[in-house]
Amino acid sequence: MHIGGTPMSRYAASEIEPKWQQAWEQASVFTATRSADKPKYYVLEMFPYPSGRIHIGHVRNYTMGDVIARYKLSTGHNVLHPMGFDAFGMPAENAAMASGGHPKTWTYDNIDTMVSQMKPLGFGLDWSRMFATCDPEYYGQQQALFIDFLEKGLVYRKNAVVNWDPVDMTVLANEQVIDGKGWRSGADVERRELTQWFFKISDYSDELLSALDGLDNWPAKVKLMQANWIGKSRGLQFGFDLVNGPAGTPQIEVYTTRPDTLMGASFIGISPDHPLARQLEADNPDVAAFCQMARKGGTTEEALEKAEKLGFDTGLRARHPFDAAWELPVYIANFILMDYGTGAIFGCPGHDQRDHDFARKYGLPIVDTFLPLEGEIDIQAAPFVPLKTEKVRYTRLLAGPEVQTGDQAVNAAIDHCEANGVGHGVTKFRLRDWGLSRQRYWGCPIPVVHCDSCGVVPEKKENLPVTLPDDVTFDVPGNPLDRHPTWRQCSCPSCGAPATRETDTMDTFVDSSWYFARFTAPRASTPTDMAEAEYWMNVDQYIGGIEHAILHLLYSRFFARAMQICGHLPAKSAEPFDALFTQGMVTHAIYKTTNAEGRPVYHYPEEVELREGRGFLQDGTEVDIIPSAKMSKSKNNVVDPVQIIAQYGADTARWFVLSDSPPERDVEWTAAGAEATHKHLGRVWALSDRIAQMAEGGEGAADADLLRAMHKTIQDVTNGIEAFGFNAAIARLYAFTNVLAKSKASKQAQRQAIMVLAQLMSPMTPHLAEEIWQMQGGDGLIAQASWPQADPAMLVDESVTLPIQINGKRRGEITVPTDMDKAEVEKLALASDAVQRALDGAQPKKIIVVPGRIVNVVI
RNA sequence: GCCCAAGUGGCGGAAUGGUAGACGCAGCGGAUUCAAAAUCCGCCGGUAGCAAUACCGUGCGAGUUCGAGUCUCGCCUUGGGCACCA
Repeated sequence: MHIGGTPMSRYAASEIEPKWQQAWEQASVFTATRSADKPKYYVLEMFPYPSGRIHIGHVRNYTMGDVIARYKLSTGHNVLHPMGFDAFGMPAENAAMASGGHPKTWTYDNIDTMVSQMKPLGFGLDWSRMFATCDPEYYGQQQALFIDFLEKGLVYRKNAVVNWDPVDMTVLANEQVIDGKGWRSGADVERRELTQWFFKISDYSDELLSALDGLDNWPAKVKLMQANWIGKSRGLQFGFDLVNGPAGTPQIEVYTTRPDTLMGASFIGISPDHPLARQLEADNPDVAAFCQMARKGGTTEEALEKAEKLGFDTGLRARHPFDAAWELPVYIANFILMDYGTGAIFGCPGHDQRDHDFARKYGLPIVDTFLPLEGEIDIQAAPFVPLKTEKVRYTRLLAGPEVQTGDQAVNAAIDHCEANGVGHGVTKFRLRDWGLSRQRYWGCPIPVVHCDSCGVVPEKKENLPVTLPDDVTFDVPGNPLDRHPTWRQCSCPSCGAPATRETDTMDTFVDSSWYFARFTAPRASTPTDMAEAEYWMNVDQYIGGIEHAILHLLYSRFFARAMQICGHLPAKSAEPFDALFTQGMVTHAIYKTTNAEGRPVYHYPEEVELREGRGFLQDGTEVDIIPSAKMSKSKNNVVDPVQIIAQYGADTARWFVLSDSPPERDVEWTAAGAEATHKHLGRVWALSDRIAQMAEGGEGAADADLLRAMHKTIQDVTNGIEAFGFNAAIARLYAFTNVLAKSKASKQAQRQAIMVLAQLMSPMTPHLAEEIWQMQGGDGLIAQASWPQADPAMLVDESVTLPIQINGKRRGEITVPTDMDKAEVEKLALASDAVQRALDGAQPKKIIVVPGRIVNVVI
């Protein structure tokens, strides 16, 4: 092999890698083609946000997908493995605010950079299908989808709360609210209502829940998280009559999942946004003051749950439905959200921690409705909250037997209440409709027009895309679309009169809820092309972070259903992802010192010298090492793959990110690990070089051993890849490399072994694999060669070594023929030294023989 | 606060309920070398012991089992998510 006239005598990744990348491109190896002669396989990694530089976590994510893509290609599939960018979102606007650029320029520059960083990694991607969600060609089709959804009744408007910064006069994202204050202004954030657009995902609550059962190749934890998120519950909805309610409000409607605790009720709580609270607020300044205070803080469930529980006694009293003489106080409480249930609850302090805290704070009675079957408890000190499946003894029984489980009691209570005309049993879901309105510039414009005479009218499809104006500035807070001099002005699509455009843009989750479908026909003039979608859908293997377990995946499942109803996806794609794999993060130690003011200072890995587990700066200062932290720009612990590739090559980076940790777990990037990987790849190269120069020789006795090891390796590595056990597969490749390096087999056998090794390595280290293939005179490209098959006959061992346990502890071993029957094994085991010594003449109580695994003698 | 995970040598980790620590890193010893780098060979959980071996050991505490890293229950710690970060 000669490159540039210099004979190559060592592993030179920088020379090998561009060469093979070019060869793959020339042969269009990874261009996805539709054809009837082969089965298709669609592998997709969650597309990246164009933050500016790729990150070692991206390398890991895309390498996993690439392993699958290359493996499936070699097993005879038409593979679709596309890449794109999730390109709308806040960071682009933040960058524009910080440095005065334009979100569009920033985003497209970042995309260019990231593509140029990804290409040298040699991913088998079909780059011809690339798009960014901020391309008007993409978001225009998204607008068409929105209009279709609107026609099908899947989109509507209603009021919803947002984080409002009263100083900057702008809506804040949850991450822009820090400890209840605006991130820039520092002002106390308020919850304020705005009219916003919603997708009716709640129409699909039951279906999105029940269809989880069919997702056999999804992680159980993801399905469980989604099921809990959807949160189907059965409960009782009923009204408390108000004793002294204001005009027009005779009742408060509440929803409870624990109607069996109704006899332990001690107060009624309503949300500060409840119509009754609003009514009282209008003419009582004290109520108004409380409500205003209660609306402070962010909108997240976490903020609400962690906030101090506060209540305001309205002075209103409600009558208990089963005891006309029993009156309960009505409180406005800051922890009750208008979005959940009816925005009103009854509190039962005996059996709920939050209600207990509230009752103690406001001196409300705490009574039990049930007690444990055994033991004493002090209900005043702590609430009694057993699992609903546990049997308890009811002390204030509403319905059913005295001793029953919570679940039984709830059902009995619902039946009893219905029979007595107190409300009715209802099934509710925790899942709320998906608010998609964002009061921001860098997103997909919502394609509707507000007309004085026609109301809210969808834009005509022939006028799509409704594009974002380029002439905007970010020097003042708020939505630039709102203050743009002309952009809003348009004519009504219905009557032609002057009208104004909607200035809300879409949540970026909308962009990522259908990109997988768009990849099947990225240039189509409709959202999808049904022939292409029919062929390529569904995604056979989807790979991404566990952080997307709920929102992105749930929204995509909803979108697939909605698109199907509108004729943009085939019926089989209601569940678009056949298999899901959630990978872990790449972490890296943080090196920290403290400056004179006591502030932490973070140091880049290249500034730190490691000696015996301690780290030092060049001037000798010791640094604190915080191990395994999520990579974060602000902590200076981000490892740049570009540097790694420059130093060691793409194959080293690819192999290392897969080898060191199970894919679902976080991996710690270490410089030493990368160095070791590079050495190993060099050894494999040298091994191939040595074999190529070996003299031809006759078949030796060592050939059979080598080939037996080879077939076992084929089996283990194939299984490893199929099961996402990349680290275990790589461990087998290390082991086989060691066997081959020490083998005394003939050249013929060694050549066969190194070529199979190259094939097995090719999904992980495709460039090195091609190089070895070529050195050994393989036909064509290894990327297009068929995956090796393990010969079952070569996988069977003649004998097996069984450990012998005595009372569960290993005390010896015997080697027996693999097919020896249980009785024989038992006899041999009993005769063994270890057992004889332990028995000392006595009889064993029991002998367990697990064929091929173990013998346990119980004495 | 609620939901979901994870925790195994100095480090990353392996292990269909069946020999805990495969494989790799670091370390130690040796070969090679004038020397080093590179490479190769060997050792490598803890305690005791010359050794054979024994005891202990998979975050903590219980339990199920002939047998538990693996299953059950209760904790602790760390991570992910909590609907406007993506």
